[in-house]
Amino acid sequence: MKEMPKRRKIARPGEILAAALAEFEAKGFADTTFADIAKRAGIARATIYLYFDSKDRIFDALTRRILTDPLEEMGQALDAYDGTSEALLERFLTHLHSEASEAETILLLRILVSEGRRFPDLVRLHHARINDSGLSLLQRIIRRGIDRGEFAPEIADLDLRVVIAPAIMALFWQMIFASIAPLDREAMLRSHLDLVLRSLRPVPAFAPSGMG
Amino acid sequence: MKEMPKRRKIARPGEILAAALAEFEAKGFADTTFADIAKRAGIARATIYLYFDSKDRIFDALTRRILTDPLEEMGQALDAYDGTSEALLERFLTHLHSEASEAETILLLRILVSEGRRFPDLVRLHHARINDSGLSLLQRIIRRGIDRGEFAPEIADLDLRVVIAPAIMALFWQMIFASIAPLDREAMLRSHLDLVLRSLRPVPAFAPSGMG
DNA sequence: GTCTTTAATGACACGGATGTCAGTAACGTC
DNA sequence: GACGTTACTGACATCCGTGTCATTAAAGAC
Repeated sequence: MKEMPKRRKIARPGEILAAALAEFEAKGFADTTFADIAKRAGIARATIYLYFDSKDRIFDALTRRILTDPLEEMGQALDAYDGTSEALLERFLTHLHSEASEAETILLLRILVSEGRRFPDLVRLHHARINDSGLSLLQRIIRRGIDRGEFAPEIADLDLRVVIAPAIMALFWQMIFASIAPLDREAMLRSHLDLVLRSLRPVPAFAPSGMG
Repeated sequence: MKEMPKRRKIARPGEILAAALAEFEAKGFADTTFADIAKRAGIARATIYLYFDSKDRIFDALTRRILTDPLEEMGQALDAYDGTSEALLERFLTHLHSEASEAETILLLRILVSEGRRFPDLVRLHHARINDSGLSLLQRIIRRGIDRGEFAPEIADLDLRVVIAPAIMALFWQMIFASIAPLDREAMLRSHLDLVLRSLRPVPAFAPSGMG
């Protein structure tokens, strides 16, 4: 009669999801059992079945919580923006890095990698998200820069995934090596901006019209 | 009495590993059982225990087969090389992309992501490999380029991981999205080289020594 | 306060993967 | 071709995670 963890709520599902998230982070998706989640949530294993049929369902519900789209506002602000395109791109990439370093993003991606074939719709969703929210916005920024003469026109047909690649790499680096060699986010962002901006800037032409 | 798959060999371990590799690729590491491997190898499940104590051991043995170091020869050839540093870097990155697109590399990385915490020594090994074979070689190439005036001196303190990032990104892209949106290796490599080489090239100075 | 509803639980049956072991069949040896 | 050795196997015992169900206890209705 020590503890009396019995209560009833509509908040139960949320508690279960929180516990599941913690367990997934601690032991990975595959190795987490209903018993683990129940224990962490302080409830009986059978209780989970009241709310979720399977681990997959739990994961589904979790992703819906994590997946928000913070890039949207940036897309809408873009038209009104009147600073340099470099500054704009810098904001974009900075945002990307900060999103990439969030624990939830990393967890989601980790499960996507290891369990991807079991969640084909989640894969599709992510793909669409990267293309629509991420790359198309970047495309607009690049085009704006070229139009305003701030970026070199030659880079117009670059595959833009290479531009965001360092942020993606940072994400996976953290995912794999965080325990033995965590990376310096700030330094990585600076190197990223350095590399990209140097590359995008137009090459200053020697006297635009001829040398005599 | 249809089939008589009984024979005895020293080649058995190899057959088991091949079957395991195939199964890991087909269903993932966590979802592959000894029964699956045995079935594919055409032997009894118990036979596997003659050679491997656990799935982890199988994976250990597998990684040892996969992990070779093809970059080494390049490192040794570097000193004798007398072409441009751009060409050298191009060779380096091309090699990286081709290695990154090999099925075994992808499989290994996938398991590293999903099961990484259970193979800490493998994580360490990989980290060392990336640093020693990969980044330090790249460092030498970059330094050579700077010394010879082919690369801009400003990029000396760049975190070189951003330089290889597009290849890493391509790897993970394939790992996750291969089924719905496989990427064009050639095009990706070209964009990668474009981005990086544009960035590394020194900005042409207006008349090195004065304009008067 | 009694009754009804429903959240929550412990216990049970089931299935599937693991690891072991005694038995069997192939191979080498003489 | 008989014998010993060794690779191999099917069967057994065990463990663990899953899903269900009857029972219990808390909350709401009146």
